[in-house]
Amino acid sequence: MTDSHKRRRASGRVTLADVAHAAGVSPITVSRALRGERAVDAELVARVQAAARKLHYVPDPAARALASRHGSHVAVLIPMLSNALFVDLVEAVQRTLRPAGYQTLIGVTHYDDGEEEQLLREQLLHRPAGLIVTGLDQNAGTRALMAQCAVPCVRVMDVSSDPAVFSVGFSQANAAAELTRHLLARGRRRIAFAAAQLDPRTMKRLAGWRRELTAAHLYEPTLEWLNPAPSSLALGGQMFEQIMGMTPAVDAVFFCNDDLAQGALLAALRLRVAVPKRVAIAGFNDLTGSDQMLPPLTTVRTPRGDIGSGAAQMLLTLMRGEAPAARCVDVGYELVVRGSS
Amino acid sequence: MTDSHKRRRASGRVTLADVAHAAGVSPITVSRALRGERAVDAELVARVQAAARKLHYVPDPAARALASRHGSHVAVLIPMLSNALFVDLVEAVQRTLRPAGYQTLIGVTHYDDGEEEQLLREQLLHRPAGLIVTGLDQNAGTRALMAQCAVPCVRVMDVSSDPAVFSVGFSQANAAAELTRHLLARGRRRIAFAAAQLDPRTMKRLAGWRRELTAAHLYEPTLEWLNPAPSSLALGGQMFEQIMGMTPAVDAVFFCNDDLAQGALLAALRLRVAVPKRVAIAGFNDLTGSDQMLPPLTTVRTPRGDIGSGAAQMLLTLMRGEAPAARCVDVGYELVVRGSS
DNA sequence: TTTGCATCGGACAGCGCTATCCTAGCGAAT
DNA sequence: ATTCGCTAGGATAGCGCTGTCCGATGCAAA
Repeated sequence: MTDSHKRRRASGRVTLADVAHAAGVSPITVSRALRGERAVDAELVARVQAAARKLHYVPDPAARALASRHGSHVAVLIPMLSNALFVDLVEAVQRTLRPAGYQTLIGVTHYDDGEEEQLLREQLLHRPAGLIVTGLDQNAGTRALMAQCAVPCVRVMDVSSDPAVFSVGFSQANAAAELTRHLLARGRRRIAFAAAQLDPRTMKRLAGWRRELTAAHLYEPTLEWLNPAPSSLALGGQMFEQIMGMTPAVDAVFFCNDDLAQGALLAALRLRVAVPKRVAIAGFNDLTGSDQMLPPLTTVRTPRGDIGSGAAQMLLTLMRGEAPAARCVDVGYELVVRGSS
Repeated sequence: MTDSHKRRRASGRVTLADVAHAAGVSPITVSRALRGERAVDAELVARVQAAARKLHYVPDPAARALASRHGSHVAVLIPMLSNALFVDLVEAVQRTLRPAGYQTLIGVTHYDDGEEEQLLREQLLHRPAGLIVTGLDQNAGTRALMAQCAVPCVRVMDVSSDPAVFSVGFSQANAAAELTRHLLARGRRRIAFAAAQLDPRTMKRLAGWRRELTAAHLYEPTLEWLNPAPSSLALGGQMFEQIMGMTPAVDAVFFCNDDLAQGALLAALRLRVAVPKRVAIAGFNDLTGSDQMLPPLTTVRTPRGDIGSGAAQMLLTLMRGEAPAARCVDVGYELVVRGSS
């Protein structure tokens, strides 16, 4: 029994050295052949790969991370897992990254700048191979960390014109503006904007709505309903009730997220407010169930699956050390008109 | 400038050796002092900790993993991230594990035995310090992996009497039985059971319902509506419509998950079926929005937050090499009676 | 006093891999 | 023929930490 075989039996793990022994080459050649690093003779590569397959060799991520000074995982920072939006995003990222041999580590910031910074700091200790971060508006500390660490980073859910950042998303403001124009086209004149959470993307939607109403000379500060509490069905119902008590009455409410809008639709049923006759209701994101509401909810479908896989793809390119085709990918959005408007 | 200082500047990282130098002890003593491993003189510990804090020393997870042969992360296997149930679970796990210095790696099995096994195999390569796995019913390969790997493992969402497994959860069958008894107590006699996905926990709920109906001599195979498709609001609506077409008519439907039940309530509104007058509707899990429905949904509140933190706590104990207070923690459940029944 | 034994710090040798430098071999340019 | 450059494999030296053995010390038991 050879030395390498003894080692293998002892540790219960097939190492590079075992494969090297089997293929009759040096360990470093195995490493290079398996990673496709540098030029290795095609015949040798084949021999090494055959040996690796036969021995069921799998590289040890920890050793690799220690030697190469970066791990084989990607850290994804999202605000909240309880928002279905981000679940879809993460799922798509994972589906793209896993076949490429990368683990996905999810960090939840709870919409908190400070927690985001802390989380990023912790993640960077683990030397991730790449980073996917939600949004463009991080605090100074977070931005500094991202700049220093030299880890490829893709921002998602928004598009940036900054040539220094990679982004995959769509224009939150334009999407909100398009929905607002739809409501205007339906003859609505007093269109309220109701938002919760008030994260940067919500504020951009607010800006889009404001832009259109101002252009139509219909803007009025009292039409803005901003609530910093977390978004939920129950809150949507409450806000709807408040808004309907307003004089003069609004004839449409644009909720910044579908869960609020769904809550509003349920509240409208409870309060016997006719939708869309008396008031139109619109949401944002086209979450699960919006098409099942009574009436079905008009909303903007945001392609977070495409965003997730697009960002992962771009990150894979960056992690290979190549330049992506574009620094900023706009995946667009789709106005979905249903019964509620 | 000392050698260690030069090293520090060069690598951009504070190492154990730097701290050892600063504290005037050997690296191994620093390692032991910081981990609380073996006995180290209290005065030395204090000196080491002070030095570590001053230099902002943070251990390198990769090096630690390589040397100790297990990582500082815990793998969590769940069936689906788009089910809010598991999001709550994962959040709670993360909240407990992060302060203890453990990363949480989420693996999504998509309710697929084979994918679960594959995922576990991949995760074990990364030598996790612990494992949290959903459910008790894994395939043979998965069970073999868990047995071989010698990594502490806690099962969640169900309780096991097997002395060889650690579990935190509640009795799915008993919970379903209690809800069924509630419907019986309300005078319902033809209580249908409607389920999707048909995962093991759903089948246990089915068993609980069946037990109660059989005991009341009201069981009938035609009352079972089992659909292997993924659970969703839309599917709940469809199933409700089908069930209502049945003769003789049912007077209650117990949906195995709240999303189905919510879809059914919306369908009932559409179809103008009076709930609970004509038919009672009940769900399971008390998901977001169930209290907002029209009428609000009767359901069983399942304490997945407690399950997550309980499992994480138990796992922390196991990872310390200690024995937990109990091998099986039953966190119970709570019948929530609302307007729909 | 001697022996035994527990306590606590340190030296040493890796964990499994990769970055870096080195060398042999070859063809092309001088 | 000599020099240069280029290719492709290997030797070497760690990456930063911890398991394992060893030895020094102190205190109780013989």
